[in-house]
Amino acid sequence: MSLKVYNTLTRKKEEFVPRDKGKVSMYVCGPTVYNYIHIGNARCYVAFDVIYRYLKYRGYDVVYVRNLTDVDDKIINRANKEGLSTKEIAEKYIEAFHEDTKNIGNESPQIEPRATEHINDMIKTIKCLIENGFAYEIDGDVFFEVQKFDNYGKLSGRTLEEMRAGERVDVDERKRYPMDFALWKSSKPGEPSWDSPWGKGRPGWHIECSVMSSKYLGMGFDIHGGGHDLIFPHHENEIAQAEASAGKAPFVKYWLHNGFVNISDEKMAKSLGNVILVREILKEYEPNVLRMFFLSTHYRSPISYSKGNLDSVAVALERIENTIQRIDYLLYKSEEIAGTSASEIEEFREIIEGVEEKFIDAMDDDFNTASALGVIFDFVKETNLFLEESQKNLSKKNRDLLRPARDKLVKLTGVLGIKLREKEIAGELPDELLDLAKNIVGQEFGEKDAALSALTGAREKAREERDWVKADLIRNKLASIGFALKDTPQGCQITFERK
RNA sequence: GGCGGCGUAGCCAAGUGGUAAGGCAGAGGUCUGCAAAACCUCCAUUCAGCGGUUCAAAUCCGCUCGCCGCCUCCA
Repeated sequence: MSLKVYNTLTRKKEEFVPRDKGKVSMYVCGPTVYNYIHIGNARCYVAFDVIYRYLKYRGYDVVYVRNLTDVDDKIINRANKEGLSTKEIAEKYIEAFHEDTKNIGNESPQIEPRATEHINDMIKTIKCLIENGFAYEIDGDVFFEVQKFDNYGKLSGRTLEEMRAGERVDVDERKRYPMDFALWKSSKPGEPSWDSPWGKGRPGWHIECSVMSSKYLGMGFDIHGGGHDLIFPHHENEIAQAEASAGKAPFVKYWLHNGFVNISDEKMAKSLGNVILVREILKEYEPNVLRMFFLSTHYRSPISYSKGNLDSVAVALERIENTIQRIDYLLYKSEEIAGTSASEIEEFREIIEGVEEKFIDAMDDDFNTASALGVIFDFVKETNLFLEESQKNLSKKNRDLLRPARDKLVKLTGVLGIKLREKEIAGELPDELLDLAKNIVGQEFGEKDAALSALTGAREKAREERDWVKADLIRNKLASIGFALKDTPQGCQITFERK
């Protein structure tokens, strides 16, 4: 059993063998910070967050690098529009980016290099490319000469002739070949610029990623990821720059690309103006819902955004949380009685022991989170069946299995970055409990726990006496301060959510 | 025009040679003073269509239809 990943470079699933045994180096193309991120961006960051988490779970020591593009035409435009400096724009949207990615439950990469802090490294690489005959300067601009690089097109699977066939843009007449791309751009007055051997200017977009990734991870690092649209020209150009300047290959072992988020069967893109911002979605849905929505489809396939799809995911997520909650409640509340038959105990024990292997099988197959979620839901179903049985016959043996079943669920969802809500009573209870208990039970309580017990006790008593008015009053009052009471065969189940 | 991908139930979706995972919705049931849940069971003889290869095809091959992406900044 081994991890297989789909490599865009070879168009095949390959066994994952890292450069250094036990260690993984990965680089993901981060945002150009000129706006808030949308859920298309978020899908990419969630996909690679899960890959990062899973690699760690599989025992690898992972170094995760994700860049911040903080110099670019779009940032300059935005700065003019908002009346801020480019630096201020970058800072503003870097902060927003960090907020958003944290809010959707992503871990931070270990290293987040910024383009503007690596200008000298880029200049050095560009100089090297000129010396090696892969680049040329014209009037303060430097271009990469694609015809000099034999393998140009190997990632996107097309030849130079094929690329030219569909030319849709006006080509800079000064370039030796239409596909040549900018390594260094001379700056206009008022634009951010740095001194260079070619005069004042700034780096082209592609050079930062090859320079910063190989600086922190070295040549031949393991995983380079990003959105599907970056295959050409961005990643194609990165390969050309890196391999031409280093004089060796490969630049990257495995190229991974995620599919797009579509809206009404059309891709979501800033250029199309149909974007939905992460911060907008999070006003309506909890982060887990967005995350599970992404994970319900394989990361390479396109995914269709709609509220209906998010809603059905939200219900599915509750299914897992309910199971956790039922286990907690049963373990917390119920006395042990009789016992479930030995065969059922044994059967469930085997299910618990086998679930993680199934989960790994799914995830090892190119991070198939959709399949992995299927494994988790199967397990939820089996656990629910065992819970039904345990509610009738809770023995020590049942208890001893419910705890690991719960742990397994939390662990496996955790690998996917889903943090299950703890809805059991926990933390600080509201002060209103004391007043409420005083009014209804007619007694002063020093402890809020005691006040809550008294209230629920009073309600139980009222129910026994068939005093429905009083019982409902207590339930409604408690509901108004955040407690949800559900009557179950085992008694009244209480959950509390702070308002 | 070139290159690549996709089409599985009402919806979302996994499955790339061995006889259709999972979720949502729907139907039935259990529980229940009420309420709100929750849980269980059922739900595709069939994988866009047509042909072919094979003992065996959603999976491989060919053709047809439909949709999408990349070739320009984009995750």
